[in-house]
Amino acid sequence: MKGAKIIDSTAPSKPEKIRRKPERPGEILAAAFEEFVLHGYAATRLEDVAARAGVTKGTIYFHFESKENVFVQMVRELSKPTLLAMQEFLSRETPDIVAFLNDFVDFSHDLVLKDRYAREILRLLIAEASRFPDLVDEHISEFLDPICDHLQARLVQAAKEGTIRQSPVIDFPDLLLAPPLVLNIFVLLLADRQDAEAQARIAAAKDLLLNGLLPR
Amino acid sequence: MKGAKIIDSTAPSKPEKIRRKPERPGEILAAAFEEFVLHGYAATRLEDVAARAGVTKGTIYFHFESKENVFVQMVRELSKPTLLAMQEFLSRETPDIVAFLNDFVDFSHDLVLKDRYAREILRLLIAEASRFPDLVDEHISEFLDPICDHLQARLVQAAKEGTIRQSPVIDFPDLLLAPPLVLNIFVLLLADRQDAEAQARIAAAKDLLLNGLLPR
Amino acid sequence: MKGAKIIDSTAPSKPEKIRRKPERPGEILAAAFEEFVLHGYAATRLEDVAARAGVTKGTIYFHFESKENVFVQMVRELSKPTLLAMQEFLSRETPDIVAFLNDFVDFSHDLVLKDRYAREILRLLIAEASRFPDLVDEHISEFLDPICDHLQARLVQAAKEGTIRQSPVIDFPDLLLAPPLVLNIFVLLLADRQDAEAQARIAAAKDLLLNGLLPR
Amino acid sequence: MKGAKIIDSTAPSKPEKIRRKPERPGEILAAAFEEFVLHGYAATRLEDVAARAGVTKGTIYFHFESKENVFVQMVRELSKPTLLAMQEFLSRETPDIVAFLNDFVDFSHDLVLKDRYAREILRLLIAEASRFPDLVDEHISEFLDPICDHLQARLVQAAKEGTIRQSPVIDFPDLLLAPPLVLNIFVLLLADRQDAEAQARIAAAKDLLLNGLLPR
DNA sequence: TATGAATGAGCTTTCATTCAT
DNA sequence: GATGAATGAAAGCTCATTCAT
Repeated sequence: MKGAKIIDSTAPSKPEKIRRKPERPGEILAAAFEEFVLHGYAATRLEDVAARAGVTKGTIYFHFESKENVFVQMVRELSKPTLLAMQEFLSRETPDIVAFLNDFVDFSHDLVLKDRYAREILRLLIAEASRFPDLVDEHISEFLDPICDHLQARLVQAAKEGTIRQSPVIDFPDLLLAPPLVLNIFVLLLADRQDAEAQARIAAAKDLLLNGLLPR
Repeated sequence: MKGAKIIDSTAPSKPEKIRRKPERPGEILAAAFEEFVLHGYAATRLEDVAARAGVTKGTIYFHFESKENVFVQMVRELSKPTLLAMQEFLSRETPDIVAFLNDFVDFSHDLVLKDRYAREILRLLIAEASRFPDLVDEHISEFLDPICDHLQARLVQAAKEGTIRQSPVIDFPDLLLAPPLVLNIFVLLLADRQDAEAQARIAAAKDLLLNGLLPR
Repeated sequence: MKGAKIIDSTAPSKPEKIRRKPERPGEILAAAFEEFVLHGYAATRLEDVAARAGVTKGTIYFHFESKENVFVQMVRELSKPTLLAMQEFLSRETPDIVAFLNDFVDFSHDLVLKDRYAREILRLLIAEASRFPDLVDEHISEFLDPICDHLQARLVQAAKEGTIRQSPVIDFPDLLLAPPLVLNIFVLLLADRQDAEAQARIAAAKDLLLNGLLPR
Repeated sequence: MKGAKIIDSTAPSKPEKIRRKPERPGEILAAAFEEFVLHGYAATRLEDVAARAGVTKGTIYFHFESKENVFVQMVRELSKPTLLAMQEFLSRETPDIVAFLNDFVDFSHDLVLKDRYAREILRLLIAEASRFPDLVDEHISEFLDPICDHLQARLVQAAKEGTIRQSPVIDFPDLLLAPPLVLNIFVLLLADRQDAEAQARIAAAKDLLLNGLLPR
């Protein structure tokens, strides 16, 4: 019901408490993201992070215990919105498998194109995998595994219903991630020179996924 | 006259004076690769590279002008074998498009699985794209573009012959690189914990590519 | 009102909390002077400067941006007292030209004999002129030019009054600097083995300046 | 007797041996002079000296035992022509004291203006006095002392004859070196921006020396 | 004679980290 | 909470010197 909006309009009543700066840690993490993306973990100077956040180095050490900790918390914090968006997508009810797959291709490409955080955090994880192996594992089990599990469940169900072929792809649902991943890597390598033909690309990915190359 | 060979055969009397160590630069680059892969560009110490190569820091600076130069030359040098292998693959004559596509899926996955250099250089390029943008561009035009051009030419030709569908994928041949790229990223993120089911994955990729998910 | 002093006398009640070490930069510059004098710019190690100042290398870089900057600021800072002394001398009113010239010879020789800073900074400027050309120019316009201008004005005036000859020296007032400069160079070359006959030398310089060698 | 020249004409018989490059050491010293003048002792790289001389670093070590040795021999070698010129000047017979003094002022200023070696070696000695104290002493006893001794002898003699005053300057003959020294220092500090009014300056120096400032 | 390769000590500079205020 | 000052352990790079050829 659209009446809910009325309730939302009352929301501002609560935040009235003039909390001045309890967002400090958040601002630091946002600044850290920019610097880490720009220079990588090792070449990023906490002093630059501090300057960007409008504080001094000492302040960072008041909120975080070390540079590594800043990195880890930054990745965790800035991944949350993406994680929530993905969970929201997966929780949608889309009974028709073809519609679902089309939506999935749209959603995953959209994520790559519009969510700079998601895009760049992939770069950071690839780059720093050997320094932060646990962080990588954490991300795989939080992001990748749920998606693959969900995809696989849908594919198994659809195959049982006969709405898709009994394809070996069912055992490797991550192959459905391949097209958006290619796009992600391209954008990372090309320094954000965005693909102008994004929509055509997405359509091509959908077509390939559903129909393959061979004549029917 | 072949009699000259007799004289030549006495040549070995001049002992081992045949160049002592003109392989130094190569050994340094090989050592540099290992260290850069292990720690990334910024966190790699040239002293460690030197130690691994069995020389001292000064020697590196005798052969290379800076750390950046070591990195760039390392990437160029260690990419050569992969480039040659790829060129050799593309020059093979495989008239049948289905056979060609199957071969391509095999070849590209094989590259990822067996060529550690190729795999890790992708990591380094993703990680250091903003520090070495020209190197990235160089790689794209040397590796990616020729492959895509070749793939596109084959797809166009096959579509004309009717051996494949008139698919929109023809405009985005890089989508054929998606499966091996996913594999590459996985291997990078999982710290070389190899996929035990590689062959099944390759088969799945082939099936998806040719047939898509929908029932025929 | 002089009563204010009574109030000031109560000031010490605010204990020692008045700045702990805001003299750090000054101490570093003093230490730098000693080391630069001892070894020259290039051969001076910032580590030695730090040790002499009782701090660590890092502290120097907290206060100064580079070794060159330390040198430049050191020269500027340690020249100030000499500059002030010179300005004070030039501002004295000594109407009689002979008395003035005698005072000038005394003053300039005294500077060389007693002001080690002035003496050694000349060495540093001569030695590093090609590395710090701007610093040299700065010194010439701050030290040399004002003196020469002042001397010339006095000589012109005295010649007009007939108290000195209409000498061509009036066009080259820097010639009056020659005797103390010779002394300065000697002291620099002889490693501070001071001239025991300094007073006789000064008298000789005065006599030569006023009377020349020819019989009257 | 000019007949001696006949004997000299036979001299060429000996140098016929095709000594190709026994000037190597000399070329190295000439190159070293330029580099030392440009950067000072410590900041001069033997590699640059070698490059300028058209040889490699190793060659320098074949002819000289160390960098310090190159410096010392360079100073000695490039001082020789100046020393000879000075000795030649002092050996001239100029009975008239006024003519002699005029000649001396001319000669000494000429040296400074025309002999870049002499000019710059003074800079090097001032700059490196504490690293090469013996070299400085050597120069003082070879250059300065003979000049001063000669000047003093002439002044004593002239005073005895009454051709000059019984001036206290007789005890400090080095004061006669003051004017050319000022010029030398100026040229060193001003990076060879030569004094356009050199002749007027020299005339002024002569006038001051002979007549002083006071009216006669 | 001359050189190119190699060395290694040492230098300037950087920066994560600490801590008194 | 926040800061400025200080630290000290590197790290990149340099260069006098050596030496086999």
